[in-house]
Amino acid sequence: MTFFEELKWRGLIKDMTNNEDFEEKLNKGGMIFYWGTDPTADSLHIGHYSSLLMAKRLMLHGHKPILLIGGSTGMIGDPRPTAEREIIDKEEVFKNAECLKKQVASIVGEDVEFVNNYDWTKDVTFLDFLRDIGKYINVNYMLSKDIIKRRLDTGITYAEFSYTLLQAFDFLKLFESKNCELQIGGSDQWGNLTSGVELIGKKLGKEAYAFTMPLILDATGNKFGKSEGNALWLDINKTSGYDIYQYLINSSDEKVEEYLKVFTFLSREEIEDIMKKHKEKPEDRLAQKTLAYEFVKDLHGTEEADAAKNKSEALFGKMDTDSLEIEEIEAKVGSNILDVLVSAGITPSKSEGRRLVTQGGISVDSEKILDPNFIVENEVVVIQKGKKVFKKVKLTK
RNA sequence: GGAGGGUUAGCGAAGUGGUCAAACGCGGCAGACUGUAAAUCUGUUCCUUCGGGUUCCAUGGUUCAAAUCCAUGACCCUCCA
Repeated sequence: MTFFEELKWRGLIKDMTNNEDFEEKLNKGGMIFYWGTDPTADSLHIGHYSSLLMAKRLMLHGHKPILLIGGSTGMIGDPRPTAEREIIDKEEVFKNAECLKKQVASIVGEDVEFVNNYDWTKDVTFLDFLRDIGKYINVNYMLSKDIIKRRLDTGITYAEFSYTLLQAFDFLKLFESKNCELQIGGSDQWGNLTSGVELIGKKLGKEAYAFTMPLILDATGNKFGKSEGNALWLDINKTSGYDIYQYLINSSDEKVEEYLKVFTFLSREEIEDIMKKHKEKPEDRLAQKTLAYEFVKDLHGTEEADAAKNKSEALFGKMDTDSLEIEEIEAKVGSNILDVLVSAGITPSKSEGRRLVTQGGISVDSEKILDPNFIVENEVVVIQKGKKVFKKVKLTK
């Protein structure tokens, strides 16, 4: 199986430019490629992870990565299908950019070259931009992009409309200055990638390459990686290894094979073997367990993966709560259960706590609590919400 | 520049003076069933000291009573020029 065939098999290529020698060059290695991300938050979330992994895969195959941080594009905002984006502060953009840089380096390795498109766009005048870039791209071409088309009846500002030009400009710059021939991105970026290829073709008469990865969805068709309505972050201080492990171990049978292919470096033989065993005895959840472990291992290291696995097995297997870290909370010994729930961050309000208690969703030290007036007497208690959320808390004396 | 339409809970969307803490769908959470899966069924989904309190773009006003009427402003859409 060639490298290209492997990527296909993993389902990692959605759209690609139609170059004759692309497959060959990809297999050969040695291309300089880039992918970009706009610093709209101070951490990447799990949705970005498949791009990071793709970069890693390409690196392992001998291609050279550049990560572009969208200092300027981040200030404009990539058009979303539904509505205009909020504009972000300049300072915030720069602060986020620094965080992302560190994070990517820690995940993909130190061999990544970082560039910020702010560096080459900040001094370009509007007039120059129109002459040097605007002259090469036809508005009809831009209007035919899916993302723009969809926004035409709900409205799109000139700024967001121009976003794709900025990104095309980036590709052109990197192509010229760093001989970067390939851009990768999520499938929602397809329009922006092709703008760059178009611009390079028209302005320089040269051929550039691009491909996108499919958007990963969960079983219900939503964007992959939202847990309890919150994004799962790649920053361990924002989302623990255990939380990611739990999210993945809950993957549905129909999705788990896809996730193994996309999110792990296990070989085709290994994955096929796991799936075979899994299908024989699905209730063992071998595929989910492997996925969760591999994912956390690649992201945070073996130690963290082991810890997450042990914690998960302890809680769901033997109901052994020793592995839980104790969290000190403000509520005092002798407080009402509702205050403890809010204080421990298990429920956002007492009303919600009351509802949960009355519905039988809360246990304290493995005993179901049904009375919202329940008083917590012990100093250290394990509180369980539903089946999957556990917290061991220490109350104030 | 002219004419018209819109802004309602996380999202979509009803509601056009009191019966509105606001229908319905999605999403979320919990319960049952299970394999920590999916599907299905049930409950729930602003806060609360359970008396009540604070909401329907913003600010004023009319009224015993406003998401609903009026004024001004902000933002958005459609058509015409």
